[in-house]
Amino acid sequence: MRKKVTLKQIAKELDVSISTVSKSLKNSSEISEETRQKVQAFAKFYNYKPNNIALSLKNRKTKTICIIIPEIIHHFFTTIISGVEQVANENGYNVLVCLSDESFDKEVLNMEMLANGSIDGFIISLSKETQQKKDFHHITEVINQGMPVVMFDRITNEILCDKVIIDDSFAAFNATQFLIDKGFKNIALLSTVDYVSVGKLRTKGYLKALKNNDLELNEALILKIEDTENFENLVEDLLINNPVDAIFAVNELFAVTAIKVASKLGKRVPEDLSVIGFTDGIISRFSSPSITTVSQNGIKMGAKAAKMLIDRLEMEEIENEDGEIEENYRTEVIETELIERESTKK
Amino acid sequence: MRKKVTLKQIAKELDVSISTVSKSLKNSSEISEETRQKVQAFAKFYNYKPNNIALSLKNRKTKTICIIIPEIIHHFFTTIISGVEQVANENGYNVLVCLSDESFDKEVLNMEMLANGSIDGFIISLSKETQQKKDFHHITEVINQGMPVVMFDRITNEILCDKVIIDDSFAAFNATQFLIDKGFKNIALLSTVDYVSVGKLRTKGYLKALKNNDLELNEALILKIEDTENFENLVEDLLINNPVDAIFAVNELFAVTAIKVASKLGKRVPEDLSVIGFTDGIISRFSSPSITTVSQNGIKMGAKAAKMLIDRLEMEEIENEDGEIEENYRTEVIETELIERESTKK
DNA sequence: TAGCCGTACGAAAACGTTTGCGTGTTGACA
DNA sequence: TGTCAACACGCAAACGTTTTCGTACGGCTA
Repeated sequence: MRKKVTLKQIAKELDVSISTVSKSLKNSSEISEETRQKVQAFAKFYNYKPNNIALSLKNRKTKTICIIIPEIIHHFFTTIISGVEQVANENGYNVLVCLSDESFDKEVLNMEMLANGSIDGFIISLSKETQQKKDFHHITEVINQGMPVVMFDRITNEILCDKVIIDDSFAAFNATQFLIDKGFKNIALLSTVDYVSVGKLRTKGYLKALKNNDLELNEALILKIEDTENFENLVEDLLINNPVDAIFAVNELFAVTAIKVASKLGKRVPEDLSVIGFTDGIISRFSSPSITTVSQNGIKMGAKAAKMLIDRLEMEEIENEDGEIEENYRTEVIETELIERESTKK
Repeated sequence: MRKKVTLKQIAKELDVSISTVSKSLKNSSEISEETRQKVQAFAKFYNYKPNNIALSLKNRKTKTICIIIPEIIHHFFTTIISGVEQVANENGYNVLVCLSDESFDKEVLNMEMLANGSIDGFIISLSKETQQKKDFHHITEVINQGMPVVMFDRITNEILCDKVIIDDSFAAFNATQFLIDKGFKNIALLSTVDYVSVGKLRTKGYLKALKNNDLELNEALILKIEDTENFENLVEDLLINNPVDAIFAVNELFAVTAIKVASKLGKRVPEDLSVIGFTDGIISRFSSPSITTVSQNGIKMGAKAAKMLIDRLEMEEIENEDGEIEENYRTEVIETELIERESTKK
């Protein structure tokens, strides 16, 4: 087992100074051709690689960014990670993935742990609990320390920073309009509780579409699901007690569950009931019938978020030189797309 | 924007030495009660947090482990991450997630980037390309440098290190036996090409079950799928040209595709065809019919891998003291479970 | 008053780099 | 032979900690 070799060891071995070794490896013209050759050969032989931690300490940047997501089991978030990873790697950054498990405390803990120099910046989608509490002090604190933060998907307007979102409301509007155009009148909505920002926005889009088309709003057709454990019964009641002919669900799980419940009740999809979901994930693609859905393009979203963060990181270096720090935060909107599949009638 | 405060700044501000500040914050009895109070109050006010990078450099450990997986979109791998994260966090470690994208080069790159002090250890599942090439020099190199590595799922026996696997062969044997017990005679196998270790092992289990039951091996019923893009046609041909009454697929995707193809051909599952998959993921749970499958329990697997890695990391500290390094590598086998759902006849 | 001890603190090294600047040697030139 | 530039290299500081080893000072005793 040969341990990592350091500049100091090389210097000692070759009987030169540490700086000579360092400069040689950087091909500095300060060092004679001969010495350079010697040092480089030696370094190569012992497979010298500069210690990243030491570099991080010296440069006061780690070339690592952290993404905090509420859950990793959600397909949408894995595509986000995928996008982030790609852009990060292209730019020489590593990605630290943290899970908040939808818990406020864990989110805070994660940020506090890492804000001490371990990473250069954050990409974050808020946990449910954080959105509910509306307590964002951990984020403002990090931002105040000068560490850039990019929020995506589940964001809050109470914080000034770069953001990447989709136009949830508009996408929901389109999906609902799509159903209305097919001639459906009794369109149910399966949404989340309102404190989840995206749920609220999608609900808004749904309502707007109804209004725009002079359809009467029937509160009985709207389900705001809090607990994802046992909501099948709620859906079942909804379908039994109302003449629902179409459903707009704000996520995949709700959509596939609706289909399951419908089939249990003897309703066929799409013949008796059309269903549109949200997020183009595994479930939508592989359930049968496959599910018509609003595609969010998580990869693009993740890539954009990473790009914004890295841009800001590299910009800072320049800005710091003339001391002029201008905070022109941007909010990027990723376009969505309705993917038509089997769960909606032609 | 107030930047992070350091010991030095506190020291200067309070007109004491850096060491006094450090000791005060650690409640050292060397320092007078009065000074301690003063320093601690000041530190608290300015929200002092020790710089992790500096600590990492000093302690020569980063409290960060890296997990390298071939793909993150696979549900199985996300459950692995989930398990790793949990155990890591409990023990005060961060998790760096790297994706190899099934590419040998990217796997090597990732390891080389991080083996320079950035992390304390690796958890890795080999990329397809690596398994095909049988080139493991990057891993042995890291191990030789004294950095612990734990391999899981897609492993190789050519490397000595801790490993976490399931008994793929045995699980496949059981699944096949399950089908045989139901009375099926023409059981097709949808597997991967042989260089993917788990595919090979699962094939082995399938073959053994046939043999054990004196069933004739029909090569035409075995499909070894290389390219996951367009294999539907292959499956279709298989089902058309052979009197298949059951299918054992080595992953979810193959299983759900088989069901899709069957339904396209007018065969009903499970009435006309029973299907067993591998991995209890989203697809198996939400496809209709839901899929009988071999559950791997990725969470447990990830947790185990993390535990083994961290154990070794903390053990090293003790061992290094008496200089006695004993390499008692273990291979843990996580038990699997057959989850019976709708895709197999009762 | 010399010697000693305990208290309370500071100096400095170490982790592994990078880099600005200082310096010794050499050769050329006047 | 004296001066100076160019070359090749080393010193030391800096990044932010922790920790070991001094040491100044005051008070006590003999």
